[in-house]
Amino acid sequence: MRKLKTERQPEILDAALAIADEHGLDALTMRAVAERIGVTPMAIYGYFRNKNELLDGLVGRLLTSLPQALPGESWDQRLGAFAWATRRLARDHPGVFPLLFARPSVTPDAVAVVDLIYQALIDAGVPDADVPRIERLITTFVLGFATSEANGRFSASGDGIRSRRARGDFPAHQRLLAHLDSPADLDAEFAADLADLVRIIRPV
Amino acid sequence: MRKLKTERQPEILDAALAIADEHGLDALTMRAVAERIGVTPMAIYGYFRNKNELLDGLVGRLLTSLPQALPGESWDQRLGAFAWATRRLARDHPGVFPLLFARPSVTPDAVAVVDLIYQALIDAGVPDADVPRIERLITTFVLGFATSEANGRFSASGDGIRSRRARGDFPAHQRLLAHLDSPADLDAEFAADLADLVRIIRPV
DNA sequence: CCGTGTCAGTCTACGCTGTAGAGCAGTCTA
DNA sequence: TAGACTGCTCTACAGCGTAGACTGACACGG
Repeated sequence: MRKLKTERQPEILDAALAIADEHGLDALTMRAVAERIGVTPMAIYGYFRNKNELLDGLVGRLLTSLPQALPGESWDQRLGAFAWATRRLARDHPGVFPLLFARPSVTPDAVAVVDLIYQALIDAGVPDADVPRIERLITTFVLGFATSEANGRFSASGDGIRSRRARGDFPAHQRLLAHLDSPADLDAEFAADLADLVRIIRPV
Repeated sequence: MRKLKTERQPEILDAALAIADEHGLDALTMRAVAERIGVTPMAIYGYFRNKNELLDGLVGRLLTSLPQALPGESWDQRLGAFAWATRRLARDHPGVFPLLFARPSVTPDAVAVVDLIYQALIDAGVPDADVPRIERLITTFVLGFATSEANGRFSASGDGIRSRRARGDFPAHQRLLAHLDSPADLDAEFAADLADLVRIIRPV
């Protein structure tokens, strides 16, 4: 089988995504996917060359579910829409989302997303030569924030420290004790971060 | 064996890190680590409860190798030192580095790094209430940038597009063609990004 | 009507993984 | 000298991704 079949690819990806959402990335095995769609494991290899390519397909699927640009919107509205949609994606699929960081994809879907951001930056008046860098800066932050949230990097960290006896060694923590509860309102934090980033863009 | 032995832990982590650096994260198996230090695989379980905890130990090891603050430096020097050291870490250990995103750690080492950044932000005049958020913003970006680099998310993406016939569908790419070579000088880009971020901090 | 080709899916098996559980030689202490 | 403890080994198992051979259903040309 040189060429791959495509008809049931979406069905397979649906099953894979559901498994990862329900039981975590570790539970995403070829056998589990196969069982879910009612075939034997080897049947999947007619649609994806191996598990890695199935995972690639999965990130492609995530990317397509990002919104297209609506023509009437201003550049900062479009940028915001991308950012919030990305973050929602991470919350909906915390198991799979971190793969976006690991598997750079150059599928048309991925390029379309980048193009959307390029256009927003151009409309914002960013000089052409700076646009690709600023795009990388923004997507890196947005992806990083969403991934951190999905992986619990934010929620777990602050809590322990105040109870820890060793906090004498950490003077800045000591001083900031009042502000150290793990951030209850990540929505507000994300919004504030985006506002700060937009301030980078505006006057460039 | 309830309590874990500690004496050979560093030796084991050294071996694990070397394997990951030389042959990638996939090659980092208990058997490979064991063989490298000349024991059987099960001997490792006297030092780490399981592979996951060994990986946790590995990220702890990365964190300790970050530089401590030098007293004489200004806040932006300290911030820059952290950022560049983090990025160097990712370049030196591209296989392991992404684990920093996946495994939030609250070891004293991790807290020490955060404390260093807190202190720099305080010295920069950031209001106490904003310090934790800005710290998360900065580390998220720095970690994200370094991870992207380690995973090749930056280098692979730009190249194909100009040769792709479909670029008509991507007007912004079309317009930016001249600036779309995959960024040759990531050093300069990282420096520019840091400068932009510092501009967020300064007037807050 | 009969071969024959194509194709989707199955079956079996292999090497590799993490790790549980039992055992074993050497050293320290009573 | 007996016994406990310690650091390690040995064996074994279930589960993983996947190669290779196979099967049964359908379509089609003679």
